[in-house]
Amino acid sequence: MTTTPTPAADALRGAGLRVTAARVAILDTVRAGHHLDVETITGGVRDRVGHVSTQAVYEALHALTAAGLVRRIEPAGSPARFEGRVGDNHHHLVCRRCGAVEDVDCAVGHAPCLDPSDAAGFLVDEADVTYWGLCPACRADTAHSPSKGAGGTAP
Amino acid sequence: MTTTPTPAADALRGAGLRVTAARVAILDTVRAGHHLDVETITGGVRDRVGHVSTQAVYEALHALTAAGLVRRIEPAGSPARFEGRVGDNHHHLVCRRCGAVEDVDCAVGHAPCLDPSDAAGFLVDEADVTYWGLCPACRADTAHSPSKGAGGTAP
DNA sequence: CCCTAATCTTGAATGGTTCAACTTAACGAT
DNA sequence: ATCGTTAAGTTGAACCATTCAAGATTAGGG
Repeated sequence: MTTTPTPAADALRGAGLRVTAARVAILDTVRAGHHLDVETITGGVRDRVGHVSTQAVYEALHALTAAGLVRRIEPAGSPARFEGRVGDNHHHLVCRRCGAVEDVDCAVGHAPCLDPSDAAGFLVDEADVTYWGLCPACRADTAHSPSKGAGGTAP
Repeated sequence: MTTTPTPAADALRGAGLRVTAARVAILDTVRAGHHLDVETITGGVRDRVGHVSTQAVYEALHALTAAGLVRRIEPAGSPARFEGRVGDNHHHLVCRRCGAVEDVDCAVGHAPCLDPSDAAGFLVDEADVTYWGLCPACRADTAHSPSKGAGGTAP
């Protein structure tokens, strides 16, 4: 066996990265999951191959992100999360209560996302849109026990 | 003197918060600056009144944010920043190199910002848009010494 | 088969933010 | 004007995600 033929392996090789068991497992884990954080990814990786150090996971995720094989998102107040869907410029819905993340396609038809009315001289290359709200489960949950409403001015 | 009449003091009182020298200074500092981080705010506060603990600043910023008197933004990979412009839903331009932040008004005319094509059942209450790119200064800088371009595949 | 650079490992350090327990002072009521 | 309640502030330590450092391995082109 010269090299294992796998979608993930091919992707790594194509990006000029070395094909190691750890990195294949990392890419597979990220692609199989949805917006996983580093801890969860590390767990998934260890389920596939044996032990892999946390630092190796961090470093590999950096490399994969730089190579454009995975995308890193970081909703305010959360640890970084990674997803395998790259290339298309999609955005995210984040639940304020449970932190759940879902994908959303570009807001309006084309990419108005990339046209701030006044760029103040900035050379913009990406628009990062995060929609904050409550996921279906938390909506139902909050309806019963409104722990801390965001709209009430009256006592 | 029963209480000091100041825009900041009035705002605090109006929000049901106590008017203390520290909080007035914090609000004044945030309002006078542009997207300051906690460390900078703490410095500004200490220039106005004497010593104020870092924790007091954190707690006050939480309270002010909850009261809607300041807004907290947290571009991926940066510490939190605070701004005094609240109420209008504006967005931000962030420089990838130096971290500079500038305000931008809502992308397209009205608020399409708040209409993900498919909300996946989420109850969305806010759209957070961050435009990433290079500020004017860093654009000029990078043109001369391209430390690490983001677009070059050729060596 | 060999060599070099990329990758992985262990172990420690960093930095922003938060938690805990106690003291101080703002301000509505007396 | 004084008192009591409780928000606000203080000090000091703890947390957690992420990064840094230095040495051991190994993928893969030559």
